[in-house]
Amino acid sequence: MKWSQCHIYTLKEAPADAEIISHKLMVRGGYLKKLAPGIYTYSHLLLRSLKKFEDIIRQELDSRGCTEVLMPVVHPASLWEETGRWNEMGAGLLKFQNRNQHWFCLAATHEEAVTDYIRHDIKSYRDLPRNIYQIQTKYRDEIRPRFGLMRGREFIMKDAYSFDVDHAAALKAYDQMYEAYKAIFSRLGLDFRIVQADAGNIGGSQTHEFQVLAEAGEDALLVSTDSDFAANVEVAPAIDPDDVMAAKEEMVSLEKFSTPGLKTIQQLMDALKISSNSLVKTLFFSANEGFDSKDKGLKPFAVLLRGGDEVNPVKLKNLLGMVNPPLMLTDDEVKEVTGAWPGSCGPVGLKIPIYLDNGVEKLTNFIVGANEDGYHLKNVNVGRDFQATKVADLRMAKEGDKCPSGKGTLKSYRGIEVGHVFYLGTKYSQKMQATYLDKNGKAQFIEMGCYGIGVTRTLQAAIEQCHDADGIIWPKSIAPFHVHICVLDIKNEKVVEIAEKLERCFTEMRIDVLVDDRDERPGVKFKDADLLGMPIRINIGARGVDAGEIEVVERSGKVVHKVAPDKVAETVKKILG
RNA sequence: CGGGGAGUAGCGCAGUCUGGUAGCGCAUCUGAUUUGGGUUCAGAGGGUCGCAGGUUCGAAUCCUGUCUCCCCGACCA
Repeated sequence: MKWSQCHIYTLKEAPADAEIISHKLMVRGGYLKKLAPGIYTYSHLLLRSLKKFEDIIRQELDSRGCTEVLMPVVHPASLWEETGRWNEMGAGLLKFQNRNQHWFCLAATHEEAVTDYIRHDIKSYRDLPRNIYQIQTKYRDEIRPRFGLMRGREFIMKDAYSFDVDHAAALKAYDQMYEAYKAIFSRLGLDFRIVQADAGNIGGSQTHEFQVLAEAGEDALLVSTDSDFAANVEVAPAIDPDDVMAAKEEMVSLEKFSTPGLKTIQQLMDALKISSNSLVKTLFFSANEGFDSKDKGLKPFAVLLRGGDEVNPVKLKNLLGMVNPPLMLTDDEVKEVTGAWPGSCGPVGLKIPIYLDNGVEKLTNFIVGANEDGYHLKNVNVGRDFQATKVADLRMAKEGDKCPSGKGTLKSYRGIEVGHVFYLGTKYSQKMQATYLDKNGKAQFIEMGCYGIGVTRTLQAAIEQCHDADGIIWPKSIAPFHVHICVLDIKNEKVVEIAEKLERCFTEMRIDVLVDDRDERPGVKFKDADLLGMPIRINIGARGVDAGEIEVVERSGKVVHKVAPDKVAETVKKILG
């Protein structure tokens, strides 16, 4: 394809609203254009990458017996009311009314739609298993879209849903998709990790995330140095390194002391010359969403952590069996519950449930707020001075913690979540009455799993991982074009003739080729070629043609091969593998 | 929703404090020049300064209101 027909416009400067490198490069290369926050037009170049990625997905899924369909983007409210998610999903679901004042939403996901689709057809165990997928635009009304395609409101997703007769069969389907995803992301050539994760409000029990490693990633990961263990920090168990284990001391008597103006852990550490492990902080949350201090039905509770630890809201949520993580109380609400402002609060004398992080359990004679402004208590001990409602692992695991496998320690990474596999069980089939008759003629709920790949997000993750100072370096498998021909002397007939011959040759070989046929100086073309990032660049200019050699340049590492015109195709084929 | 920042030409920005005919770079168009890493020169076109009120002889600039965008947080299968 000729550049002049392709509607490609590059920018020297990145737009001011792009923050991370992949977003900047995509905008500079003209791959992406914003229409509204989180809503983008994908240019022809990006569309080519999208299609290639989609084809990789199709190949891997089709070969594993999955079936592609295409479901609606607009769903009636009644469908989502069946599972209760019309309300549960909150504002993330974009809702609107049609001309008859009937409510609809834009599909944020398709568990309901696909379950509705199959429940009318699947009647017998003989109809199972099934695995149905689609590649389609999703809409989620994200509170804050950011970083281009990393977190868009409108984006393309591959979502698959498995239907099986029982738990064992469903786990087999899960494992199969796990392997499929591994194959898909491996074919892209990306550095990724498969991590344990929280199931979130989609429900279900077993789940893994596929994370492309990148500093700009939104997720924090902990990966073992010496075992296969890898987890999203949201669910990683926190196990102290050996040297943190404090020796138990004899309990001594409780004592109140004055700490005027000392509110933060850091201030107390500095003023009292003690370590964070002598301090215990008390955080306050509400188990009710929309906590209102005037509402008598509120259920505030306290969480105790060592001074150096951070609370893990997902662990709290799971401990309490909540749908969403609990909300922190405001300062005013804390004052109302404890009688003191945050910074002077503690567990002694509180009449609300107290959840204790298991790190605190090891401590003796520690310091907490006295629930009286400007005072703290020292020599506080669990059991003697206050009772814990429950002891659990409620803190964030961190780098250096012991690996739960027992081997090695945890190292932290940032990741971009590009894929997610869930075992759902019968959560949706029960609510939507999706059943089949087993061999005994008895109705059973269908076991489900769901599996997503963020298609557009993956492309950006690839760029985030594959670029250099000059621009994008596309993995060969998803590059918009394999070859980028720079015609350096567009007015030289011999040069143009060779370029066109090569273009025809590549087209016959099914190698995608972009020909920069603009009347521009070589420097401009080189800069643009580096920016756009095709794996191979071919320079055809009068100088080379006269010398009987043409430059074939590998984008990655800028390796230059000088070859005779009739050897160019062969060389390219070799490089592409 | 809380905190911060910003709306001036397609893109990147200055001008606003201290009111006085709207500027620069890139891009675009014309003509020369140059021709293997974003040539150089000359010229041209393009903006109701986010929007609405107000103050003033006069507002991009001051006042009031409002909308939008970006960043951090909360949120997020």
